[in-house]
Amino acid sequence: MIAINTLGYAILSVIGRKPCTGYELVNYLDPIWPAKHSQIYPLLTKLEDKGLLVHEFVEQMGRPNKKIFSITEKGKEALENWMVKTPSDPVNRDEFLIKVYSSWVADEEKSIKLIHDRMAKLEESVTRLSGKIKKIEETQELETNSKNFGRYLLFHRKFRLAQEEKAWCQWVLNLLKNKKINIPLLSMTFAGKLLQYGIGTEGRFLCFILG
Amino acid sequence: MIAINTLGYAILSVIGRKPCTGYELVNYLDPIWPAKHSQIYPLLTKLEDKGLLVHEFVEQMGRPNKKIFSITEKGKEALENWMVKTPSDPVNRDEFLIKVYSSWVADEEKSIKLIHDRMAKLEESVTRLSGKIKKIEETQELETNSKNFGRYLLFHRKFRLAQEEKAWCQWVLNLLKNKKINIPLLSMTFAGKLLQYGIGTEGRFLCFILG
DNA sequence: CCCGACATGTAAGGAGTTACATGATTTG
DNA sequence: CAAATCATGTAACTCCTTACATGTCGGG
Repeated sequence: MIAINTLGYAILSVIGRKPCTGYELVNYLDPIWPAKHSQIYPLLTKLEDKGLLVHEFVEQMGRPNKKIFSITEKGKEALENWMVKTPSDPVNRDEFLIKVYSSWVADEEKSIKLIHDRMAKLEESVTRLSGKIKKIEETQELETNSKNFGRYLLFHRKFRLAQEEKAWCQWVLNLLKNKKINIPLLSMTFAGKLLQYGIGTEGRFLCFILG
Repeated sequence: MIAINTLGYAILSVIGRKPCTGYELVNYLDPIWPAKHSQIYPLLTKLEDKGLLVHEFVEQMGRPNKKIFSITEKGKEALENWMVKTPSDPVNRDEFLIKVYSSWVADEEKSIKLIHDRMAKLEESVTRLSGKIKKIEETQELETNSKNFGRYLLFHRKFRLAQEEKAWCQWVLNLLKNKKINIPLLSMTFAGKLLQYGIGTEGRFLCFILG
């Protein structure tokens, strides 16, 4: 009995929520454990061999045939057993961080562009996420034990973290442009706008409206 | 001329900031691109072969001899050229996310524990980071072009994101315990405390003091 | 007419982890 | 007396990405 890996559990979790094809898994896995199809297909076979999944073959016309995978009782048990173990530490790999760290090699203008571009991307993802959240809130049942609940929580999490990183970006831009809050007192988000209050370098009380 | 990978640039960046040994790199790389020594040592050799690094051999008594690596002009140029290219998208792999997503398999009690444990870890890292930030602010030169600046920015970023995730955890716990803010209006951090304001399920205005 | 969506797979290679190997010194 | 710190390296493995392979349909 060889142990299954994290991606395997991610697959069990997604399929357990709702049966789907390997093709669909690529998208569904994205918010929790991104993977390419070349990694997914062989693993599906392996999970089925272990009796954690089963598939139904669906012949289609005009488009390729497909396999719809569902979780088995055994699969559910495996997931449940894994679920209660302490998760291993997260690994975040982000080239952006290295580039921020490397700001000493480039001139200020380039650092500003780096942060600016990041902010633009975050802005995009904030918009996309708030749309998704609204959609879930409007159309789906959201009891704490529903199958949509976990998904909903994760979108919220991503949204909040993106907002917060945006605020950080703005803080960095202010530092780089020397409009500096020296003693930060209060940072808050109100109606989608980010606000920062504090005492500036020159001693005056400052407020930045961000985002 | 074979391209060097992201870890390679991370190494150049760290060594460029301050010459160091492979052993020290393991710790210094951690905030930007974590790697094990088994990956670092061979890459250092490769980077030196390419003329991007040089090392000075230091014989020691009572402890193993060491190699202190420094960046070369060529290395600095390589880093600078890479620095201005758009960074690739971040990859976050976090088992915790799969477990949150899987909350439908376990009972509520287990979900609460999952979030609780995460919060405790975040609390720890918030404390650790605020200590580090204070230390940098007290002892180091922090001009925007100094070599400490990027490092300082990243600690701030991590601190803010940890704080925000903590607040999210608290929001989830409130949902799970049915003390629910239905319409979130305002979330802010003040003097290290996290505050959430909004309209509760029962229509009353609520304020949660978190952290 | 090209591109993206749908749909499944394999092969090769690069990136990252775990384990093997060695050994003195300090700290609890 | 055990564990952590310092210090460097290799070998074997798993994980992940990129590329190869195939084919239909619909939209711009």
